[in-house]
Amino acid sequence: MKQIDKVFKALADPSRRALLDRLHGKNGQTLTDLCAGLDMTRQAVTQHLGLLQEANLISVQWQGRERLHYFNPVPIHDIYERWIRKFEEQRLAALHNFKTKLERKAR
Amino acid sequence: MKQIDKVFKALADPSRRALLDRLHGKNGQTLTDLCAGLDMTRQAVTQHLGLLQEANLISVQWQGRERLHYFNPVPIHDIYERWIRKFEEQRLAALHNFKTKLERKAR
DNA sequence: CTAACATGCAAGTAAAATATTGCATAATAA
DNA sequence: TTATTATGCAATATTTTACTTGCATGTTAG
Repeated sequence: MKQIDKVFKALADPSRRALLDRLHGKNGQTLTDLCAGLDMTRQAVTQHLGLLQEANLISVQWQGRERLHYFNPVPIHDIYERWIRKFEEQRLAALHNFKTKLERKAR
Repeated sequence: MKQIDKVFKALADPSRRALLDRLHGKNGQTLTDLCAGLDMTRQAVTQHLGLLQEANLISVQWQGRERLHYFNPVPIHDIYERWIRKFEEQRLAALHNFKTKLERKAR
């Protein structure tokens, strides 16, 4: 699977986005930390984290018996640059057009 | 399902992103237009378009027996504003930090 | 040393997403 | 008017995703 596809797939699930949000709030959390408060088993969380890692959205580091998770913003930047941005530009162009028309009418 | 979830889900599939790309290239295409060249049945495409419409990423207008499809950039802008942007900001901050360190070293 | 803790691995199940098949209907071109 | 075209609807098959259960292993605290 293409890298960009992995990222979009990884972001498709609300639980996974929530995990990224949590890491964004506090980086370097353990698996147990990340499980806290979530309504699913540790194994389910592990699998979500596995997908995030596959998509390179997080990286992992062992410390004794604990596994620390770190957020990586690069893939999100990539999908923005390579896919989202062009649509934003169209949108901004449309908005600009709209404003220009309003201004013309105002005269 | 929350609107933002629908958008992320809709974007998760490469075929659907391809459909959006095609509409971005040329707006107002019919179902038959959009099917051309894709390796799936018309009905599969219809279902993809249905999901895109659910997510408000496209709107549809009938003209005689043809159904015309129009791209709507707003939901993409929304997920950017409401979810992606904060990660971009972190990334930019990190980049800025890195540059500052480099500059200090250079002295 | 031993108990509690943090985690892994693998098989199985449930649910959702994706795609197909078959038939129906309305619009248009000939 | 009739054939062709553009589409819809619904049931079903297929594939993928999400989650669970059960057991195993290495680490650390007491």
